[in-house]
Amino acid sequence: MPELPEVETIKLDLYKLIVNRKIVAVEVSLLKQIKNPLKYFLKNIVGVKIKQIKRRAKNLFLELDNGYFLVFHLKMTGQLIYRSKKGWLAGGGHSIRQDLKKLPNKYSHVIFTFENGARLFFNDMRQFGWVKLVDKKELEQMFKKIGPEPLDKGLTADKFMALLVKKKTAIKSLLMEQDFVAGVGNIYASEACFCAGIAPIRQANSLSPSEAKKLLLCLKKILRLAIEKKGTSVVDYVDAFGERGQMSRFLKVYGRVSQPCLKCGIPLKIMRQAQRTTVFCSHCQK
DNA sequence: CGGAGTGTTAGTCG
DNA sequence: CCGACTAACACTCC
Repeated sequence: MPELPEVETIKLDLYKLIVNRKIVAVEVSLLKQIKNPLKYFLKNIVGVKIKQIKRRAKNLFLELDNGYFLVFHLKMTGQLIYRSKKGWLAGGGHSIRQDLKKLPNKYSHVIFTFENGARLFFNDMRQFGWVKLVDKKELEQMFKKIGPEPLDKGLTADKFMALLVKKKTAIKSLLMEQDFVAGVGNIYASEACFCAGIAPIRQANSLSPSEAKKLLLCLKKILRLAIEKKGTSVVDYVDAFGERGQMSRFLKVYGRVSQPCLKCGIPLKIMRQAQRTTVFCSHCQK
């Protein structure tokens, strides 16, 4: 599930709950989900306080007060769920089946316990996600080749156009490349192309300056809306406050194949691009 | 039951 | 450079 807006939502939800909390215990039940030697991982986390929680692209990371950083990538099905000592929940990630709301469950691979008795569960059904403890240098290294944050004011239409002209790749695939722009995945790349009236297979360098500008504005608008709506819930995702990400109501193409285009009414089409599904309108997107 | 498809991304091959 | 394809994995849907 998580693209930029979903990771941002998790960050905002967790922010007031875990900043200034001290981690007093860590349990790891699936070693491959941590990308460090276990000893090193534990030694530098247990007994340490969380100073900040931040996001870069789809990475969520905790800044610890010993100078290290704990980086999470949720990939397809990762979740970060906070449970207070009294039992209420926060956080989110991939949809939670009713019977898996019990925590820990069979997908709880790493569990952090705080000094106030609350716990943070890193769950991942498909096990593609990971968590890695890094120092500042390694953190910079990890993020060095990631492209600009799409919501950064510094990413202007001129800069976006300058990036586009260097690329012949299909525009929709390009939007999903993390070293081009950060945090955009299949849902929001599809939506941005529809919003801008641009066919997903158009070569990036074939976009006119006005098309590029429109595409960037669309992307920013959609991402901001998605954050406001607390992300997209593809299945019956319920976040842990018992609230649902509302963004799926606002999607115009993703998941709507064969349904009428909301601009012109003809049925939306589907195609495969780079092994990913793209839904689009053959009439409105040129 | 089998096969295709799923929010990601690193990597290979031609 | 670029697109196609695979692999990592568990589960749902048809």
